[in-house]
Amino acid sequence: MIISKSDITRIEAYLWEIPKSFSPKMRVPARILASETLLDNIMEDRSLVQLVNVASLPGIQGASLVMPDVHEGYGFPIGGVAATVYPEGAISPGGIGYDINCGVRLLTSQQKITDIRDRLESLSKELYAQIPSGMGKGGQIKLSLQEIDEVLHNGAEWAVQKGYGVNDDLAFMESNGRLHNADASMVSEMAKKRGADQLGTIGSGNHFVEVDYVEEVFDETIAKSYGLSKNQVVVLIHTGSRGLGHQVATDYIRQIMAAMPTYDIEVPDRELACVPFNSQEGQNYFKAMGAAANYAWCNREIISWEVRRAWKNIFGPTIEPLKLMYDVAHNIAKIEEHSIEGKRIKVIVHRKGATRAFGPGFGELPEKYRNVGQPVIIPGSMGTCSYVLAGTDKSMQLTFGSCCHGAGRRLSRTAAKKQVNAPVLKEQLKEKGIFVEAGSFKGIAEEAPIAYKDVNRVVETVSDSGIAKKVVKLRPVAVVKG
DNA sequence: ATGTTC
Repeated sequence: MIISKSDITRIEAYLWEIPKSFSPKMRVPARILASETLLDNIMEDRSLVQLVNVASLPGIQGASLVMPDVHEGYGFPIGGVAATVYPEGAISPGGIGYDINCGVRLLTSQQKITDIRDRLESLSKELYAQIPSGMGKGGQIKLSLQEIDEVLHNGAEWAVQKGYGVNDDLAFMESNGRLHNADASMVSEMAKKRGADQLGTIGSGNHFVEVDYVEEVFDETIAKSYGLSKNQVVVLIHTGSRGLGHQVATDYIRQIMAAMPTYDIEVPDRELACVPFNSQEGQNYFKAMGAAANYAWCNREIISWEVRRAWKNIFGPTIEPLKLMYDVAHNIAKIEEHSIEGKRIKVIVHRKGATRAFGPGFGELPEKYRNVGQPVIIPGSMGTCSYVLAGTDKSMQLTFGSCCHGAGRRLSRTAAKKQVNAPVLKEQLKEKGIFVEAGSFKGIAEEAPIAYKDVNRVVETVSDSGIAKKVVKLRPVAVVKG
C-alpha cells in the first residue's frame, strides 16, 4: 500500500484525514495531528500505512489517530491512539506495545539551578551509581514469587509498604499507580522470573533519569498548581516494565495470534493480532497487562527512592525531599467513557506512545490539579529539552483525551549509530553543560538528538492544535542512561 | 522496548 499526499485531506490547521473511502477495509477514517512539515516527516516511514491498518480493527470508534511524534512500530504506529467499543471491540497487544506502561514521572526539588551548578558532575555520577541501568541489568531487590505477585497486584503501593516509596506520591500517579483489574495468575512464570530482580532499574534504549531545570514558564497559573517555577531543579524518570512487560507482550501476542481464527477476525497485518475484549483471551491479556503496568509503576517509585537517596548523598540529609509532580503511562489500554458523535460511550482506549491528556474537571486528578487539567510530561531527546503541558477539553473532543509522548524517532537505531560519534557527542554535551553518564557509547549514539524529531515543533503542534497547553520548558543538565 | 530472533 502506498499513501501519497493526494490521499490526505487537511481538515483543520493541524489535523489531516485519510478518509474511510481510501480502503474498503477501513471502518473509520484515519487522522493525523501534525504541522505540514511534520506530516512530510511522518510520510518517510510506514506510520501512515500502519495508521490505516489500525482503522480496520473490529469495533474501532471515531477515528484511528496518530500524534505528531509518530513513527512506525510493531503493527501499530508508536504515537497512536485507537478506541474500540466496550465490551466486544478488539483488544490488541500491538496497540499497547512491548514495554507495557512505559511512562514518565517528574520529581520536583526546592533548589534552583544556581544552587547546584557546581555539583552537577558529582550528582550525575552519584545517580549513575545508585540507579542500575543497561540491557538485562538487575537491581538490589530480589523478589520471591510471592513478593512478585504482590507487586503485580499492588503496583506502586507495594514500594510504599516496603519502605522503598513515599505514601504522598500515590495520589500523583495516573490511576494512583495501580490498576485494579491486574491478575498475577495471568502472568507466566517466565515473565515473573525475568522481573524478579529488575525493580528499581531503568533498562536501556530511550530510558533515562535526567536532572533538568525550569527554563521557561508559559502558564504561571498552571505552573503554580503543579508546583513548578522558573529555574527550579527537577528530575525526569523515563522507564517501564522491563523484561517482565516484554515477556507478557510476547506471551499474549502468540496466544492471541493463535486464537484469532476462533473469532473470525481478519486484519491487514498479522502484527495487529487482536481478539474481542470480552473473550477469554482478551480478558486474560487485559489482566496480565494490568499486572505488568503495576510492575512499571512500582519500578518508577523505587527508582525515585534511589534518586532521593542520591540527592541526600550529594546535598546532605537535611535537603528538602523531592516531591512527585506526576507520573504518566504512555503505553497502556484503559476503559474510559468518551463522546462520539454526541453519544457517551464506553471504549477501550489503546495508547501506544501517547499520553493521556484529560482536561479540567477530571475526578481522578489530585485536587490541586483538578481545575487546570492533567499534567502531560513530554521528554525530548537526550540533551535537547523537555516540556510539561496540561490536558484540555479539546483533547477530549479530538483525540480521546490523548497527546504526544516525546520527540519521536526519525532515524532507526542502526542509522543513528552510523551517523553518530558517541564519544564526541558526549564531549559536546559536556561543553553545553550537560553531564551524560551511560553504560555504553552504543546507547548514546542510538539516542543522539539527530535521531529524533525536534521536540519544540512537536510540542508547538499539540499546543497550537489545542489538545494540550504549554506549561513549562525544561533544560537538561545531567543524564543517566543505559 | 527486549537475556536485540516466533
